Amino acid sequence: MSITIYDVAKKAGVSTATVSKIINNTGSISERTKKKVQAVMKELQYQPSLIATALNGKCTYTIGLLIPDLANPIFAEYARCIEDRAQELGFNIIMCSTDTDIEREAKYVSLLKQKCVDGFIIAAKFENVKLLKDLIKNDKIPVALIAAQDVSELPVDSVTVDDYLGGYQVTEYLLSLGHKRIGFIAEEARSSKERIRGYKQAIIEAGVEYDESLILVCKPKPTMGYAEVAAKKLLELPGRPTAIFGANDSLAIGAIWAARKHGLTIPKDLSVIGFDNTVMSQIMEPPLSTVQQPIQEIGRQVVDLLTQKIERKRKLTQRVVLLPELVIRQSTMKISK
Amino acid sequence: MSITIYDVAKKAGVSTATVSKIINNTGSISERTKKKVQAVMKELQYQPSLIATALNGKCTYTIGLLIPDLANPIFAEYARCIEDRAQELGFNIIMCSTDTDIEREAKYVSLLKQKCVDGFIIAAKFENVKLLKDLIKNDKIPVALIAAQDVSELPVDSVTVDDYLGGYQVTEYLLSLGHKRIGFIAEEARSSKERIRGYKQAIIEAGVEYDESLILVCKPKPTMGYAEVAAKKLLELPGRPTAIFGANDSLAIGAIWAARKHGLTIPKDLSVIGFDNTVMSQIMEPPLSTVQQPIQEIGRQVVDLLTQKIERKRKLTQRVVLLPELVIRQSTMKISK
DNA sequence: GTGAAAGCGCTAACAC
DNA sequence: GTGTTAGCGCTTTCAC
Repeated sequence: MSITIYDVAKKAGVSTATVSKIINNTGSISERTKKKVQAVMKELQYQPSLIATALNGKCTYTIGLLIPDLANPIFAEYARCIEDRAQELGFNIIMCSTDTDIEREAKYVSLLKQKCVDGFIIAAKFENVKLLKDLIKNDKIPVALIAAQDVSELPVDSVTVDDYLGGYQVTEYLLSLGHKRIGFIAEEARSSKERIRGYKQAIIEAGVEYDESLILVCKPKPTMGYAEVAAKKLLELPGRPTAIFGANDSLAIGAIWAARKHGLTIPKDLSVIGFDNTVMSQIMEPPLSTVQQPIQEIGRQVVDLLTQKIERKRKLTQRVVLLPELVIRQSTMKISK
Repeated sequence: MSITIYDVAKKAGVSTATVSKIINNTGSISERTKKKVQAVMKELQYQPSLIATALNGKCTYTIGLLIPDLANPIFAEYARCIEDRAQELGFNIIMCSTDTDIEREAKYVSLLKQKCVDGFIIAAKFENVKLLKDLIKNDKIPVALIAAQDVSELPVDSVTVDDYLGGYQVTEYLLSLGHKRIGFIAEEARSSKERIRGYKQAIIEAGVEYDESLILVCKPKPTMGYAEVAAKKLLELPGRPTAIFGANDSLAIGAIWAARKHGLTIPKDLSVIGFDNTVMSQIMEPPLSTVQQPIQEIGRQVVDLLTQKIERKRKLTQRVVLLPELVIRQSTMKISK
């Protein structure tokens, strides 16, 4: 990368200004010199330094992607879809797994600001709300959120799935199978809260008794482990649930483990349904009913929102809400009694 | 990010050179001015622009990570471990999923070179061998490989797992369970070839007949699908195998599907073992025996190798080989006949 | 239509 | 110990 605009200019017998104009297609240049310079660029295999360009106040064509944990397959999928769209538009993604740790978040944000990334995409939970608000309100750098926590008071672009609807659909479906006592295993997240809202609404609409003791919230760390414990509790309840709704696939899988240890057969003795439609749900035995999020569409839209802001093609802030879709497999069935 | 070294210099009543020296801890500066300038930096919340620094020929503290597909959980895990170590050392990772597509590879490499990344980490398969060789030999930019295809003729740092040993261990284990006809479902990759070598060696050492028709190689795309087809073929063989070794977990899962459709129970009628110890292997029913790679250690070492080259702390090229470890679960058992 | 020159924010000789 | 100055590779007025 040692050949510069000067080399091109010299070899072509023009000034660097001319070369620059040709590269950026600005100003007016005669066809003749244009052709000549382009030939030289080709010959020298000249590639402009984006560092130097950036120093002139241009875009760096780099986006920071902050997610809780890249090793979590669902986030990896998000990241992949985001990367794809970014690549199409000529942007690169710097990956940042925050572990929802305040310090890691702060370090990453600070470093990426120093590197002058053009914008941030923040997925799911961002622990340091103050930092997030600062980023959105004070720093002038564009931000877009996906599957985000509640920042309804902030003017920020976002793409989310309608979790309320997802929760509603699942519950409605389970009710239609005849289940009346439906356990809910949640995690501490906005999405879970919304799904619970949907669950509750469906229950009430159906005229079924709404019992709060059927809703358990898990700690994040060993997801399946916590879910297993929670499910055990549910299964030991006096009127044990005939169905369990896991706020994500891992939680549902934990529930299945607990059920097995309890001597229950899925779905005969207990219906279980998850959320996210991860690979895991497909390879489970029996295959797990779940809810599919339009991940590809989410990735695409969030990148589009962000890059539009970066390139000043849009002033207004936008919130996009996409709809989830029920995926029925073999872990759920009509209540048998 | 609009406050510059000039602002600091002015406010502190010194020259930018002095500020620069303080930032980089070079030259000699009196304690007094040092303190004063640092106070000003703090007050102004000054963060040096890494773009400007980079333009002076410094590191960009950015590494390009090229992997086939981030959405594949095993690569996502790699990426996460690499990201972690990089972050510890102050480097960021630009994620590039190549889909082992020549054009995508070329685009990414070209763009990252323009951005002056300090080095590349390339995982698994890189389709465009010419480009790879060029990168290593002609461009002066450091490269390190993990789980890579064979480039034994090139002087490049690499970290790999001893796939030969992995294949050997698995086969030895299956043989110890009394299996004599062991099917092998592979993919088109160096790692698979090595694992097959280990498999063959163990078979021969044990004095068991080596039958090439038991080895099938799958196309990559719908991994499990192909594996299922391959396994079906194996199970329809005259002397059908009593065990199947999948070169990765997905292939093993495909084999299990085929076995089920064939009316076989795992592991009673057929032992199945995978490779990689992905999440999937843990949630399968029955839990899948497999081979664990020391992913974290691989990530750590490859980043260390690369950054040492970047910071010129090491001249010599190094190849690190780590050892895999057998993980025995419930998908394998003593042959029952 | 083209080029001279200043400047983006920082570093590194080299003076003083 | 500290400051002056000339770049790093590119863009962008503003003359010509």
